Amino acid sequence: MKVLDCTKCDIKSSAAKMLNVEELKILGNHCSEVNFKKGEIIFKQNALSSNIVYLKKGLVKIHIAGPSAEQIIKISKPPTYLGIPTTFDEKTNRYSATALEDTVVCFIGLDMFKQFIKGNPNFSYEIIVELCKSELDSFNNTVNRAQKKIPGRVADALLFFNREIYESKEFYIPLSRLEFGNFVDTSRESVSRILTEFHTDRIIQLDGRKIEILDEQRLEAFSKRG
DNA sequence: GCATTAACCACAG
DNA sequence: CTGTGGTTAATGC
Repeated sequence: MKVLDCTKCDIKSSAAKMLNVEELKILGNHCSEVNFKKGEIIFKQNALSSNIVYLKKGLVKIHIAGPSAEQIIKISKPPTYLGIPTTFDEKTNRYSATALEDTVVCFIGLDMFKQFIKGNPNFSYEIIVELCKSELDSFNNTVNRAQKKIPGRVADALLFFNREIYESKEFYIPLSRLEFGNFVDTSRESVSRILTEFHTDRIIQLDGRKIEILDEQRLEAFSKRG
């Protein structure tokens, strides 16, 4: 296995920035970098999990196979950890992660990661900050998913891609209509309908998966109104 | 009762 | 895989 030099990594997590050179060398010795092509599974629900997974480049969906359908919990962009809640105290993964674009990931040895948590308060602090943000997002998502109607949820998703992921009014949805439905808790048909509605109302320009947001205010209105 | 919302089904690109 | 149309069930006014 190629030994990684984490001291030279310029895509460090905010936690890894708190490590000194010695610690970064240790990290490199317990870490392997892996490339995934679009569509490849990075780790799978119910499989044994023995690594912390750090997303370095690309885009990933976190999803769970529910009783009746697949549900996309969230879409993560780098830099972020993917497998903390599923790895720390659980033997198996409680969710899957799949690459939506060509993606680069670091698998980090769990034992060593725990040592950093216990030994370096600044490192731990940054990890906690990330976990807190993630939990807050999750709380908000729970409320939004339960209380907003479909147009509001679709608007939310479009604004999410616009602001959080691509930082551009123009982007390609990295999901099929079915996946989009799984992401906003609805059927692929409803997603299609709402998107074409937004298109005919000139709120967005729509061409397959290509989106251009024309009227952010009205999208925002749908999002707020629910 | 009537309108709205959204799911499910079927069929055509 | 995607878009559309018909049908149906639940909910609100």
